Amino acid sequence: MISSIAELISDRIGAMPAGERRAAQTLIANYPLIGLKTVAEFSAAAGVSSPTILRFVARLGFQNYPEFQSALQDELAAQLQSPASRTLNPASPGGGAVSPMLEATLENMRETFRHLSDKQLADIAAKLAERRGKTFLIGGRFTDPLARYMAAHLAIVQPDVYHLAGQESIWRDRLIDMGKRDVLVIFDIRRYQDSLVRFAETAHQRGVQIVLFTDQWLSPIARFARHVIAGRTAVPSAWDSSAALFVVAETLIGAVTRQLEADGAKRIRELEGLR
Amino acid sequence: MISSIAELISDRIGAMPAGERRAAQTLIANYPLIGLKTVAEFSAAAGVSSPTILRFVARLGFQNYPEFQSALQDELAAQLQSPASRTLNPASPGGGAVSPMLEATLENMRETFRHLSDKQLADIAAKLAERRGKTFLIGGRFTDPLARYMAAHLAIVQPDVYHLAGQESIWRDRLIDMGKRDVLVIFDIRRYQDSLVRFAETAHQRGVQIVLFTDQWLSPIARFARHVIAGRTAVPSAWDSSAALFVVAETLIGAVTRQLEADGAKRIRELEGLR
DNA sequence: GGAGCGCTGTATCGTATGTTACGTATTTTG
DNA sequence: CAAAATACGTAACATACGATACAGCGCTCC
Repeated sequence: MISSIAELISDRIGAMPAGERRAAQTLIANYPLIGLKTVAEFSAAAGVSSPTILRFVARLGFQNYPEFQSALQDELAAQLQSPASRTLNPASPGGGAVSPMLEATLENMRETFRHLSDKQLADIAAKLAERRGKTFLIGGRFTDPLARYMAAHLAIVQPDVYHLAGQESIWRDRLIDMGKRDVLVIFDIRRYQDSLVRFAETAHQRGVQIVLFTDQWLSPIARFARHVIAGRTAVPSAWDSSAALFVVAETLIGAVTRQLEADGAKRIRELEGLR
Repeated sequence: MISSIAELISDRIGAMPAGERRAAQTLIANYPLIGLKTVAEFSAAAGVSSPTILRFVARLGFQNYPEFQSALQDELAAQLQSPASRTLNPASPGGGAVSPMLEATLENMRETFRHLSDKQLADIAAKLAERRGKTFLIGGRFTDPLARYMAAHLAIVQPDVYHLAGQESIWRDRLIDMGKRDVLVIFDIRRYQDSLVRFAETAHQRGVQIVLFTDQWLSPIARFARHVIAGRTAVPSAWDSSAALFVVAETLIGAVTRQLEADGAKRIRELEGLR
């Protein structure tokens, strides 16, 4: 049973030629408002010509464009009258594994932040924003991309940010550059990697301040860490989810950027100039 | 301060003549949809003539009817995109910047998945699980870590998964390995990178199927993409958020893994043995 | 009760919008 | 590799929509 136009589209999008598919995609991306505008505006937004839009609505089974718009309006009217039904997904019947996955992820995030006080985050942000020393980031097998993501942003708002990549021997050699004033951000979730634990221990002995992103069971690195962020990772999937940690990382990136705004703005302008 | 048109109306309805007041009342009663229809329909619903409707919108301060409709649409767009912000009280007062950030991120995810049908995800997962060709992944300046993250997982459950890294010239050379049966997963959000667009175009010409992760404004690559995932990226921060795309990526990873479970399980055991 | 003013609807006009026909480019098929 | 079929855009077309001029009606205030 197809109840909404959005469903209708995703049902038939596979059988559409390229141009009409672009129309479909832009409509889904800005659903449903772009469809209430004129054909010209719709076509411009999709980057195709007007006739393509008309062929697109014709393929959906509408006689003409106004009829298509009326259908969208009716749908909108139904939504607006029962706002509650809108937040929920129209119930995947055959048990698509999407909703449970999303729900679990959202719950993980709420739970993660519930155990994370504003003050903790502010402290960590302040530490990362400190310009006295260098910042190193490193991650495990699956979490290294998170370290990269954070490094890519932090490196823009402040100098001396380094992501440690490649073989273990390479980053172990970088230990020589690390000292008391430096910060090491480590991502490590199950199954915890011995190499990272050893690395953290040595860094700790050199007086490096460690910020650890881990799961709720805490990597052994927590033992050496100055700050520990414990994110929920359990989802109905074969894999653990790093999404909660990702959001914490983004939150910290935002907080650090705000703190460095004065200096950072100048720096960002300089970088823009360099491109 | 008057923010919505509904407020504007109730503010001035007292100073209106009878006919226009009827127009105002029917608009409020069927807000805002009747205002998106034609003047003729609006006038019929209100039981007045067309010019009365036009005088009504003129009195509200609009130059013409289309301008009035655009205002209604903008208002609707704002509502649809942040249903939470309207129902929730505007701000937690003592407000560390944490909770707005989290709220926005959660909302982004709900919104992203609302525009993403189970079928679409299933289609993409099926495509990624196909073993006929190779899978390549690449990302932009800030999104490349997402490509890495996805690649790290996919590479475990199936062979021939390659993350394209390093300099442009390097991955451009890899184009020679790509053909019709292959899939290219691209992450590209604002500001869209020319190098990626060029790369996508060439790959597309070679018949490679492109799966695009982008933001709601759609990277120009959408033009060449077989599948487009449009994630919401706006958060109260200096940076855009890739969290919603990250969650979609995790969902897909889970779905692909499930599909390959039979083969995949064996493969994973083999890999475990190799460590 | 009459004159003036304001509100409203009818009828007409210009235009922006949706529609269609046709030629070209691209893809698919034998 | 050729030929057919499909898809896409340009440009001309027709319609329906919003805008406007004008006349009729009711109301208010002298």
